[in-house]
Amino acid sequence: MTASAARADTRPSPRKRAGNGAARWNDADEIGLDALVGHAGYAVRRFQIWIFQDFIKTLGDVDIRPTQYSVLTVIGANPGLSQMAVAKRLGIERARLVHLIDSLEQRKLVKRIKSKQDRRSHALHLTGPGETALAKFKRLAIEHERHVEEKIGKANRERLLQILAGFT
Amino acid sequence: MTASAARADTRPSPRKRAGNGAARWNDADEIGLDALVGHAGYAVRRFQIWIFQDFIKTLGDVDIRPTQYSVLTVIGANPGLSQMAVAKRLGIERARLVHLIDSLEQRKLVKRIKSKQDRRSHALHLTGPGETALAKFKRLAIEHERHVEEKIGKANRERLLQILAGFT
DNA sequence: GGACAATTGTTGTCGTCAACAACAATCTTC
DNA sequence: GAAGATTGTTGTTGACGACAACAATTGTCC
Repeated sequence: MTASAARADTRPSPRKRAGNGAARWNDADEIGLDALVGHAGYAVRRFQIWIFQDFIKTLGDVDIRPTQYSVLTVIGANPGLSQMAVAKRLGIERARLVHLIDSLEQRKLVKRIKSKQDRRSHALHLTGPGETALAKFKRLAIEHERHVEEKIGKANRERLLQILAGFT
Repeated sequence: MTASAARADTRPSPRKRAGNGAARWNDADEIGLDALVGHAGYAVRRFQIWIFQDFIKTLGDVDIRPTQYSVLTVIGANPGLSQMAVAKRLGIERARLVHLIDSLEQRKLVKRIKSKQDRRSHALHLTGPGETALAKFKRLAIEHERHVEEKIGKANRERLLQILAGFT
């Protein structure tokens, strides 16, 4: 009859309210998720939101967001990369990367150097201040990673990284 | 060699390029991520993008996105909920939920019923077609979940759900 | 050597999504 | 009954992914 019966999924009927229009149980905790538990995507989405919010908060004083951090670390580890190469490596659209680099360049953390080999492309480098700033960002990022450990446990975090290693 | 190794920050110098402007190694695979591996947030973000894209593709014929699916399942399992309750349960802003319900209501999958108890709120219910449609969506969602299994392995998926159970 | 295709950076648009702020209608509380 | 909180709604902002188009440049093919 109900949709839940169709799939024979979770639990014995969603305990219908007597009056049909009634919405008396506003206790947000007792609301069943039905088929939603057991969906990896839902859990991953919620976790990703939590982890990004913690990252943004932990790096709030230096005003660096996760995507900016990823761009800086890649450039820091591989100086001279083109925008195209960075975009491909991080799975970012090159159109989007333009604005990201613009922002980081305005903050004097990154500089574009016109390549001699290929005059279409720009070689990306950290500035002097950019390198010292990145070092600080990394310390804060490690602090953030400790928060993750506290949230899901050290062993679980290790296992998680292992499971998802193929996506990096 | 584990992620903990990332703790030893910037240090061993990122093998600087000789010519400064040079961007010769456009081979996107050989670009190191440095501190990025070992960051749970990065792996989770990439995985979440992959999993959502597969969900959207798998449920492409019925034109249902992950957020819509989550709203439908919660309403289906808990008929009569208010928008506020659904928003709280799913971690969606109530402002955003308005448009989601608008869309689902236009598609005749959900209906708002003015509550007698609290005339501010609307009790949310699936329509008849909505229930049969949701049953189909769930079958497709299970197919999507099989794709996840094929991607990371059955055991890993189970472990993942277990690790992130606290976020549902 | 020259026409044609591909690549790089850039600009622009569109749609999704989270985060706020403000508002009218309605409930709750004192 | 007045003051404050809650619910649904509208609107704005900004980050983000997906596309499309374009100029400049490079690569390819005949």
